[in-house]
Amino acid sequence: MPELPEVETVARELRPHLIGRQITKATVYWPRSIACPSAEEFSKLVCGRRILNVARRGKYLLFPLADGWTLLIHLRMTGNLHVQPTEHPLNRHTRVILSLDDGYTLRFTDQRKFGRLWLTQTPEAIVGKLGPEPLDPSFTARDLATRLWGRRAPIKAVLLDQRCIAGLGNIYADEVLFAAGIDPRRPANSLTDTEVHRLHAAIRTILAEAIRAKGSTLRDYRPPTTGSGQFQAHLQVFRREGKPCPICGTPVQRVRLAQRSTFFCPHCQR
DNA sequence: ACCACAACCTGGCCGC
DNA sequence: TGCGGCCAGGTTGTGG
Repeated sequence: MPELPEVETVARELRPHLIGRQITKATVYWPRSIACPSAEEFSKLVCGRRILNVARRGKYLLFPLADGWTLLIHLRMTGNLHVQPTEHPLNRHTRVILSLDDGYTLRFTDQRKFGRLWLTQTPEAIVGKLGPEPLDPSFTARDLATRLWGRRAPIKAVLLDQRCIAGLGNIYADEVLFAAGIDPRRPANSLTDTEVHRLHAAIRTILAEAIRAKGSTLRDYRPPTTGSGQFQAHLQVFRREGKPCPICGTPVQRVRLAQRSTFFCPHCQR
């Protein structure tokens, strides 16, 4: 599922269930879901520690634990997290279960097994490479301009680069470029000042609206608990090839860019 | 610094 | 019904 709005939604929904809980047991069904340390070390180290907070940075979830440890989770394409009672039946794609001290469990499911968990004392080593949080007030249009400067790659490819800005993925990159009226194939360094300002505004507006709608729900695979997002109803171009542009009626076009399907209006996006 | 491509995985869908 | 090919909201590593 997850780009910034979806990960933010997961964090918000998990927070009240997890803050203050102690982890009593870890069960790893797919050891490679644990990126670091080994699955055995992970289980040993995570047990007995209390969850102090639930936070998000880019598309990462951060769970600061007692004693300076942090649990980090990246959902990648199909990862999901649910809080369920201990006796709740196992989902077929369950990869890791953390038992809590209140009779509930935090379950990580992941059909495609791309998602990863880390247990670390230095989370900055992982999330420190990320670009700025687009919704942070300190992220300005000037900041964006600096980051685009000197980059000749297509603007869409640069928006997907997490070191440039953290949190945009394929859906929201397309939607943001549509809202800003910018052709996704344009070299990033060819954007005018006005366009960078429009892009900056679009990034913030679209992400904020998507969070308000609790993100987008696109594929049918989506276990319950996490209330389904509603932003898919607001998508203007993403996966709408051939359908009329909501502004001018021109059929939405699809191209391959940075190895990803890219949707845009050839008339409104110049 | 950039691009293309493969790899990591599972499963749905489409056409034959 | 079966099979091959293509697609999927992400990231990393390789080689050119």
